[in-house]
Amino acid sequence: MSDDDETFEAGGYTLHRRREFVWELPKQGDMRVPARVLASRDLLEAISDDRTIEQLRNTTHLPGVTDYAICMPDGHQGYGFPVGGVAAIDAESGCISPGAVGYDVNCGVRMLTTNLTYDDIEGREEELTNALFDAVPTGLGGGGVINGSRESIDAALEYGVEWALEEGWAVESDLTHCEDGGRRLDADPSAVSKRAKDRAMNQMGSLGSGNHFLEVQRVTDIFDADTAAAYGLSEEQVVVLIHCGSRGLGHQTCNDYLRRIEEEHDDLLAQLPDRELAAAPAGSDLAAEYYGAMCACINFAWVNRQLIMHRTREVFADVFDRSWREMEMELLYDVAHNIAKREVHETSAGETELFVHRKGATRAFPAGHPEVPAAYRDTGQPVIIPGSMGAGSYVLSGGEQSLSETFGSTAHGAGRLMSRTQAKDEFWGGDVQDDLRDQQKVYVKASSGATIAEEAPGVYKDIDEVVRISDALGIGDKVARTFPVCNIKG
DNA sequence: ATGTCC
Repeated sequence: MSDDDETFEAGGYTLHRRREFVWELPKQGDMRVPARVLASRDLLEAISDDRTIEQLRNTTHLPGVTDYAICMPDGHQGYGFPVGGVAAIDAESGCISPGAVGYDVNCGVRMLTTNLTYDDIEGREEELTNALFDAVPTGLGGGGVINGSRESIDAALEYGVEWALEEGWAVESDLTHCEDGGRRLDADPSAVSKRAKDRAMNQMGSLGSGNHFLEVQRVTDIFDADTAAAYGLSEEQVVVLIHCGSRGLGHQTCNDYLRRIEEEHDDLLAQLPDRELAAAPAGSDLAAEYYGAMCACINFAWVNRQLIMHRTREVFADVFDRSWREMEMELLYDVAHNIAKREVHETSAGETELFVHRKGATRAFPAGHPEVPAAYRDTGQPVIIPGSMGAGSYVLSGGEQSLSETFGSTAHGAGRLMSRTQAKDEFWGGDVQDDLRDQQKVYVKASSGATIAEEAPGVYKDIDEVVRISDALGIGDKVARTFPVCNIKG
C-alpha cells in the first residue's frame, strides 16, 4: 500500500483513511471533535469539489457535539450543514440547530406493500400513472387531499397519525408501522407560527416539488430472504414509495426559528464559523420552543404522507376494482430523513442524552432496540433508501454496527451529483421522460417538465455504491431492491 | 426543500 492509499484530498482538506470506507478529518484548530466521512474513493471524488467537507468540519464547532460528526456516503452540501450529515449533540450542555435538521422538517419516505405482482400492472402503467397524478396533488403551492382548517391543522400538529386514524384516513397498523407510532409526543403546536399554519391550510396531503415523488415499483431483488419475508417483500411484488415532507409549514418554521435564534443567541452564533449553523443553547427557552415546533412539523409530515397513502389506496381500489384490503396494501414503514431527536446513546463519555441531528440521514436501529416497533423488533428497523427514477431504490434493515458507529443512522438516498440549474442545462424533461418509458418501461408524469430534468437519473450518484458502503459497514444491511414502474412528481 | 425574497 502506498502513501497515496492513506489520505484523500477533498475540498481543500486532507482526510485520513481509518479503515475501509471510514475517512477522518482529525480534530484541529477550533474543532471540538474529529469528523468522519463514510465513503468509497469514488464517492469522495463526488464531494471533493463542493463545500461538503468544509460544512462537515464546521459542524464540529457546535457546542456539545459528541465523539465525531459524520457524513454519510450520499452526502453533499446543504444549508450550513451537509445533507447526509449526522451530529449527536449533548441535550443538556450542547445546542440544537435548525440548519442541522433541514428546511424540510421530516422529509421522509414510506413504503406501501401490496399483493399485486408486476404482471398485474404491466400494460396498464399509463392508466395507473394518470389516475395517481389526478388524485394526488403535486407541485409548488396549494391543493391538498383534504381541506385544512385551523382546528385540523392544530390536531395534526399535536396528534400526528393518531388524528388521521380518528378522522378515518388511517388504520391502526399504519400507526404501529411508523416511527413513534406516527406521533411525536414532544410536539408543541403553540410554538408554530400562525404564518406557518396558514401555509399548511391548503397543503394537507400534497407531494410538493423538487425530489419528492410517488412511485409504483416492483421488487427486483431479494438479498436477505428471512428479513424480506418479515417485511412482507417478495420478488416481482408491486410496492409504492411516497417521498415528501412538511411542505410550506416546515419551511416556514425553520425560517422563523433561524431568524429568532440569530437574534436571541448572537453570542453563540459569534463562536460558529457559519451563520447558517445558528443554534439555540440546550436548556434555553428557544431551544425548547424550536424542539416543540420541529416535533409538531414532524407530526404534520407524517399526516401528509398518511393522507397521500390513503388516497393511493383509493386510486388502486378504483383502477383494479378491488378493495385495498383485498390487495393487502399495508404500510411497511415510514422513515424520517430530516429530524433531530432526543435519544440516549453510549458515547465516549458514557450513556448520554443527545439531540441526534439527522439531516438527509435515516435512523437505522438494529434488532432488539426497544424503540424499534414490535413488528420489526427481531429483524431491525426497515430503512428505505430511494434512488433515482432510472435506478430504483433499496430496503435495508438497521445494522448491528449502527449504534456504535453512527448513533444509529445510515444514508438516505443517492445524493445529487449536480445542482438543479446544471441539471436543466444538461437535460430536457421531455427527453428524459421519453427515454425512461422507451428504454426502461418507467412511466413518469410531472406538473413541470423542468422538475423531470432536475430529477433526471443522471443527476444522481450511484445508489448501488451508497448502499454497498452502508452494508459493508454494518450500519444498514441490504434486504431488497426495487425498480420504478410509474412515477408522479411536482 | 420552498407562495425559489417580506
